[in-house]
Amino acid sequence: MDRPDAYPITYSVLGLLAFMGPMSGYDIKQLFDHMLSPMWGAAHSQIYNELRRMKELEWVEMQREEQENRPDRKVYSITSKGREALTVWQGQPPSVPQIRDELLLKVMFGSFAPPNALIANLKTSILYHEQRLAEYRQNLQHIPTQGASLRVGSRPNPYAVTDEGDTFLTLITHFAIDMEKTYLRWLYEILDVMEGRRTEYTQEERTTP
Amino acid sequence: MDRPDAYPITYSVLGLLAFMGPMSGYDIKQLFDHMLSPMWGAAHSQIYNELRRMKELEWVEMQREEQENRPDRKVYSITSKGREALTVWQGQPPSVPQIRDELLLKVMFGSFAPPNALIANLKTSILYHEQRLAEYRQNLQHIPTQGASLRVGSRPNPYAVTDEGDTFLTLITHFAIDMEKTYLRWLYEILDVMEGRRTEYTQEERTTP
DNA sequence: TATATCATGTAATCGGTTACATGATTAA
DNA sequence: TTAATCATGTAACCGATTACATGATATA
Repeated sequence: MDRPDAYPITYSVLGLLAFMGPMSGYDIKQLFDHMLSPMWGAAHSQIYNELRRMKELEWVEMQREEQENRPDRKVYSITSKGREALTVWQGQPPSVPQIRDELLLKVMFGSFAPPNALIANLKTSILYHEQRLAEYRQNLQHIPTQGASLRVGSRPNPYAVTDEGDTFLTLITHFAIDMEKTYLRWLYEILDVMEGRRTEYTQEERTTP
Repeated sequence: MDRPDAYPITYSVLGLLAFMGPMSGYDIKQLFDHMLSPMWGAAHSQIYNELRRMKELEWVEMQREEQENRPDRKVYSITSKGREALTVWQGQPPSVPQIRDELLLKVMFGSFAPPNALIANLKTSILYHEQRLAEYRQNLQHIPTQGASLRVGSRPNPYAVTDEGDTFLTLITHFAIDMEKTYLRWLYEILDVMEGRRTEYTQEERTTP
């Protein structure tokens, strides 16, 4: 079997170029950290790799912007070939989602932890997820409100319509917020249990989901 | 900076050996797929790698069980050095959790999808997560009910106590169930939106989390 | 008859992370 | 004065996936 020449990370970068317009690798990295963090992560080195890969595939083209006192900006934009590739990708079934969460492993094997280690790790994790939640809530405020209505379904052409894109961004942000809330609720409950205050999560599934 | 000689995947395998007792690589793979799937995934080839790595570190030892007509079982068990490593690991802060979910990317860039592609992908995803949810609910039934009480906090020794381990397993399983429920609720809502029935997720955050 | 289970491993490849490298500007 | 921001890239390494390899037994 031949290996594909593009992967989810490739389409992430391509999608951002289609969604937000021409950008430099540096700009893409910023967007990754702020917009795509609930979906996919990437180091800047990998983003530059994907840009090179896609340039060879002619999915993107590059314009050099000269600057003084710092490296030239290389501004990438999506080509028609690139848009085609995005559409083809959308027609393929999604791969199985990956979870790699070390905190969960540490809870799972919590019976091998020194007395206060687990509590400390839970607190670290709570801080992290509270920050995430706050960021996502802030992001919600910064999404343009183009009428705020949902007009999907009868679409004249398959390419980006601005307010439609914003709808999807809003949906994703709500997803991220919902997941962080659920995660945090669970973290606080364990912390309570570990600190010996309450007894929650008995054998039956709880009634309040 | 020196690289560590163990990673979360290493401790996953080590933790399973501590938690469940001596096992073969094959057994470990089964447990990975059924117990650890909400936390970390691994191919069987990687598990065999980690076992070799840990044998060199003397964190595990191996007993060969001869069999007829099929390869010998190699049964691994954790050593005291291994238990020490587990405890040290528990004292270190957890790494940042990774999310790699292609479905979310496809929703994010949904404005570049052919008319029915996104709906098809949402349905695929719903099937997948419904299966997961069903499995996790079944898992809950199979966790022993050693008194079903939570006795954490005043622990006489830092090593595994059976019913305590079961408590952590129950906690993790509840986590997985809660997350799948939240995920599914969101998937069904988007599907509704995409099929043009309802209008949900407006600019304000919903009151029902 | 064909697939699934049991049982182990190697080889190849690539995705992804970390570290190295440079250097000016601006804000705390 | 220290750190952050802007801006790009390379090098090394390893975690993780996929494919290759073998072969008996039991079940649909």
